[in-house]
Amino acid sequence: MPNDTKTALLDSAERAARTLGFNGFSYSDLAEDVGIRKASIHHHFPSKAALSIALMERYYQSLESACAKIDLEHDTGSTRLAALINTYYGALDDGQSLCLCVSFSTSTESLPSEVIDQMSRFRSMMLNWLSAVFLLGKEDGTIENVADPALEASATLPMIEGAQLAARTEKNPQLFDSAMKLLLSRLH
Amino acid sequence: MPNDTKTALLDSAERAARTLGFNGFSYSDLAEDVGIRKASIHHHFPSKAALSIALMERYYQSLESACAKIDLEHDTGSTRLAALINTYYGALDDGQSLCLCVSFSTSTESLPSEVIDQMSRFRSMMLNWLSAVFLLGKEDGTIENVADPALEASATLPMIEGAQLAARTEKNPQLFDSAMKLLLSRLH
DNA sequence: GTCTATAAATCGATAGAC
DNA sequence: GTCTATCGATTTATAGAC
Repeated sequence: MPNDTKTALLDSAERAARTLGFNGFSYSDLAEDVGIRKASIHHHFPSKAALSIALMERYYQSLESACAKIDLEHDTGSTRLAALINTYYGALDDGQSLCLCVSFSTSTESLPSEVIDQMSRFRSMMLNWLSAVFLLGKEDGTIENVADPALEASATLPMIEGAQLAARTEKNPQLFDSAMKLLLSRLH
Repeated sequence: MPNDTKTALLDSAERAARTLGFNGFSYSDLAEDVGIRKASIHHHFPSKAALSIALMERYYQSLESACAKIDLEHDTGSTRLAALINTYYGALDDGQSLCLCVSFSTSTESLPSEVIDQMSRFRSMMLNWLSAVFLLGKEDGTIENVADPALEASATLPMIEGAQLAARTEKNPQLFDSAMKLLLSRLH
């Protein structure tokens, strides 16, 4: 690791962004958390816009890896879908945190257009992955009542994201569980 | 009555909050929009926290009325559900705006706890209304495949909210439509 | 009720020493 | 790479005249 400080800044910023939103933390907060002075942050990330791009880039790759890992560890449609839902449940962190994409969605006006594009690509990737999972579940019979896998994906991703947002608002992960119950009841 | 300054401030603040988020507008912006000086706003709303409470209070009543109006104008489960989806589609304003509750969900850290409680009550009201609609649709046969109305409601509200958020992020109302397609295909 | 004027704090960002 | 010091802009909020 040639630059440990940079990684520490990304970690701190991601944690802050996912719990408080992109406008909910400052360079001052990061500095205190990481243990350097705030002016020093500009050496690693010249602007907060540059930091947001780096955060989203890393997050994209992280979720892409997570989906690939799910594919390796599970070989049915239902178990893969359940694993993804579990990933989002974990990201909730007991009702305090959001997926970075959902969190950034709430501050679009403060983000550079490049990040908006990154978020669009992120959601496309997730939709493609979900479509493949629903298709597999339809073919292997582990997901009930799948007519159109792409339509299922288009409905499922916003539901997961919306449920996460609602659960975080009330700091109650139970809200996420209730929202997932109907979908989970279709898995075998 | 529409020339009332307090109402004009609420209108301006609601528009700004739903497009830019609660932290996306300032008293300075409101002042310019309404045509008074920013210090004068404090006479109507002593703090931004007080303004947020008034906004959410008005929004709760507005949606409660909208649901009651839907009940009056439509008498089947499917037409009532379609009318609510249409209401949220309209609130999207071509991909630029959000339901106030979703918008506020994205700035929870900046809001007084009273507003968090108001949002909780708002979502409870919507869940109750949706449950009743799914129950009616199950009984009158206009919504396909309803096993548990409360579970359907718990999944549907976050889906609508999440779809609105995604569509606003990419400024593309088509994303909202795609997310609703599966649910709409169950209506008769 | 609205105004001018200003306080007090915080923000992202820059310059330049070491 | 990190530091001190500071800038300029913006924020919510207050005091007091009219």
